[in-house]
Amino acid sequence: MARDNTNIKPTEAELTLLNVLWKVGPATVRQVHDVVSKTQKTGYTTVLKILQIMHEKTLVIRDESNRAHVYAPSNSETFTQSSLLKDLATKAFGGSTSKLVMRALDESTSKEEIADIRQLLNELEK
Amino acid sequence: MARDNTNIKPTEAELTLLNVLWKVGPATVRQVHDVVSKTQKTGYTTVLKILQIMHEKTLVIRDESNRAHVYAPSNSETFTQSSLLKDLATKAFGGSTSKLVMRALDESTSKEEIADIRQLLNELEK
DNA sequence: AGTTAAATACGAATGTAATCGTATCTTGTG
DNA sequence: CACAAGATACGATTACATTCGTATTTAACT
Repeated sequence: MARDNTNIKPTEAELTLLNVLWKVGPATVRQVHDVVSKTQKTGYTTVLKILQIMHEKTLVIRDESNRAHVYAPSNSETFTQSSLLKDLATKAFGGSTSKLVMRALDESTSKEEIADIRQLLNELEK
Repeated sequence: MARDNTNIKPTEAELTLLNVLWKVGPATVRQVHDVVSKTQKTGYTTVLKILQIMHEKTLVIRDESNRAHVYAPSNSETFTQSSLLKDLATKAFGGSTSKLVMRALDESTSKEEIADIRQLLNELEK
């Protein structure tokens, strides 16, 4: 039996690198490091190591056909976001997604955001 | 200057214990352990130790006037939920709460939940 | 083929979270 | 007042995440 890799929760450092890969697409260690080093003081080999660990966990796939391996996320950003939300709903909202949603909304929510959410609710009801 | 304790993110084990305290109210180590041991195989001294650490971090307050100390959450469930959501929005949704909300909603959302959310949106717009 | 630049692989060190065994303390009760 | 039950305190261990230095490998270019 193959291991089920679709439910692994990325750690914080892993999520940082996934965000880069989702944004820029498949990338080498150097490319990923260039991006993250703009906002963090993270060493090159640290990024390399974390990507290697993510590969072991199958959080990313990698293309080894060139000398510089090219990494890409195994799961979409959307899928991962949903997983993280489900996890948080379970751990902090008694499993209730609607409670989570209602807690997320407050006076800081703009009119435009409210309109967007309303539209989504309309579509969901169809 | 007093340390700002309001923005500390509880760990997973800590959140489990906070959930008990929010549900049953101020409680002793034994009471908390009785609850968590129904669903987990966690030792008594483990619960004790974590509550002690939470007290150091000021995630909980404790009443030491009796032999069995009584622990209570420092922050409300609502406040903590909001903090956790804000953290997740930052790390996985580019800081956008509305994106988070829209991702949380899907075909599994019931009619009743949709109605509840609509009502909240109406109130927010006032 | 040798040199070198740049990549990966490896392993150790550090930090934090979680677990629990054992020691110590407290207090009600015989 | 001694003692037993049950509580806290403490320290060690384990597990996992993070970091990075150093060794090794690769391949392009003289």
